[in-house]
Amino acid sequence: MPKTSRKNGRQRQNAEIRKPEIVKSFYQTILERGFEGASIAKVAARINIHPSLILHYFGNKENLTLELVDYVIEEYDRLLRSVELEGLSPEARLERLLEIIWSREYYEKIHIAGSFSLLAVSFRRPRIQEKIEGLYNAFRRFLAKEIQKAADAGIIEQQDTVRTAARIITLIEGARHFRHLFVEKNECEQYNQDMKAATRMMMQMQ
Amino acid sequence: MPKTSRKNGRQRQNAEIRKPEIVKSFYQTILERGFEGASIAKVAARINIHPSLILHYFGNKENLTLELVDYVIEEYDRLLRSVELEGLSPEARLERLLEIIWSREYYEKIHIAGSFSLLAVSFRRPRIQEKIEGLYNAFRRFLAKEIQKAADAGIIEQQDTVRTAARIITLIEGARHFRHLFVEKNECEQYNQDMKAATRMMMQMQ
DNA sequence: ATTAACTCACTAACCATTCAATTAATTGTT
DNA sequence: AACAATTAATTGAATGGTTAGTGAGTTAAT
Repeated sequence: MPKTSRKNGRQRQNAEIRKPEIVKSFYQTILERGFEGASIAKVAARINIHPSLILHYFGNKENLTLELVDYVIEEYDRLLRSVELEGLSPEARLERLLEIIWSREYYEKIHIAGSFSLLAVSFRRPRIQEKIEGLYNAFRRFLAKEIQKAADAGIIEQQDTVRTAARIITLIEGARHFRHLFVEKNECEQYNQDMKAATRMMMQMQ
Repeated sequence: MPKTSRKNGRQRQNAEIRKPEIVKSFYQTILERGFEGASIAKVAARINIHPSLILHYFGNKENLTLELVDYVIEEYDRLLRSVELEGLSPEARLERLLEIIWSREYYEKIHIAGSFSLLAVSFRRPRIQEKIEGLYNAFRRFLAKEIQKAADAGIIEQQDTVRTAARIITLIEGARHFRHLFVEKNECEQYNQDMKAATRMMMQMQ
């Protein structure tokens, strides 16, 4: 007989562990069934807890949704911060940035279906839209900073870095769309190279 | 007293009128409440009919969804066919194409939130994904044909037109995403001009 | 009289949310 | 080290509303 008698064989967790677990389950459920198809009951069943536990922690579904948006944004933020560019020459630094942005690993990180669901929701919920806008702004600032560095080093021409960053993000977001619908596995490397070349060209524009 | 006594003040329609009306109501309801949030009851209420009438015509919700996808695709197709380029010089023809693609009217035609919803759904439904792929393929062929015409006329270099078309569609789709989240109304014209310039540049690549 | 459009009443499953009960871990006291 | 008190995690049962779908009945047009 075990020291702790439990009903379902799972340990009792504290909020610090359980809350993120619920948020991640919500995300996974959205991937599988869509946003409005992700009910509290399904999110709970996925991690073998009682639906009431979710409401105990989050109060209602709206709060759970807002915490999910935060989670997705943090994941993306972590991804941006993990880009290691320090200590490289300006040329190598720019090259490395392009390599990362157009790598398979990068675009797979934030799953596209989940993004679509959240974007579709954001049209109806100003608070969510604001959060997503903040995410894109951070990305734009990050890119603009790198472009400025390359321009200062004379690798590319001086330009309106914010506008250039906006163009590049447009391409990146478009690629997330398009690649999944369109690009066969054997064409993927070719497509990524095309995108990289297009990005380079955009940096020379103005 | 009216000749036709009716309960709800609406005339009796035939299937030819009623079915598209239902599909359009479904689309509008998705815009407002998301895909899984668009129930048969809400779609019916929106046009003041009984929910059973929808099931009478479509049998079940899956069929209604498939007919919606067809409707969206037809709308997009109509949009492409409405592009009037005949009788123009090769230079003017290319210029006009760019103008249309990056016009406000064009990108507003197929509402983005509905597209997101459908794309998110397509990840979970192969039949819908196939239909959307068909739509993009038609667009790609259309663009490739125009690029070939311009190359034949010597306006742009000879190139792999299908790859170029893919790059341009990537940019267009990315712009649909990005513009809505990002571009303030006063920046919109500037952004569109940037996009047009980027498209032109992509046509010169190889 | 026939056909098609349309409504009504119903079902069983699912929805978010409520509040009270239970169970396990932690803390304080001896 | 033992025990009680407190706190937090978790479940259970019930709420009223919504869901897709069925099948039978009604109404209007031809």
